[in-house]
Amino acid sequence: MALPPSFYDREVLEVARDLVGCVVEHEGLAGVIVETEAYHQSEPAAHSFVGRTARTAVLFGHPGQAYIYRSYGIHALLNAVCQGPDVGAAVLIRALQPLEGVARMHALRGVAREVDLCNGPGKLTQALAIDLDLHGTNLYEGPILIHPREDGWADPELVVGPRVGITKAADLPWRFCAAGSRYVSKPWPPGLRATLAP
DNA sequence: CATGGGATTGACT
DNA sequence: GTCAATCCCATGC
Repeated sequence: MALPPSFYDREVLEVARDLVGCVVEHEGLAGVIVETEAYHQSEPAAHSFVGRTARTAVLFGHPGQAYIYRSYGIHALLNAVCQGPDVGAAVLIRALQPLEGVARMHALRGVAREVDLCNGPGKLTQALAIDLDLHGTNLYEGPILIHPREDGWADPELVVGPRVGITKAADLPWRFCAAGSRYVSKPWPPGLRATLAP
């Protein structure tokens, strides 16, 4: 069973933490979430900061919907809408550990190494064949589904840090990674990473 | 209606 | 480390 809408109807930082270890699935392609970032209308890095517009309407919509947008004109990025309706908050899925359909992910991505399949927000959407036409669909009825944590991910150790690739509110520690995972999009500094490796 | 910037990636130096 | 590619849409004239 997929996570219910109530899972997403909570404070966005909680949802971002709790999504690490959960499983994203689309068309038989699946991976374990190892990295997330939280976004909220109260801070300028969030798309919802500008308020409700045609572009951001989904962010202010029902919790558990997929907010998918194109970044730099090229990449599709997948977010899970939280807290609402009427609160513009979402969790960006930034990296997955490939789980099912790995051979097809390689075909979709065209890269050799397994760690390169889903270690970035634009990469994982390509690996799972997620495109903009799924914007506004929900994550509990599909086509994209997010499942609860499975065995081995019951209570993952998390590393918290600043978000990646943004210019505004770059200091907020709203990025959550599975400690020691080789599948995160950007490694932590060597010293810190060493203390957190499994 | 024209313009500019962005939550990125991959190729190249 | 640097840089271009390329689309959506908010903003401003």
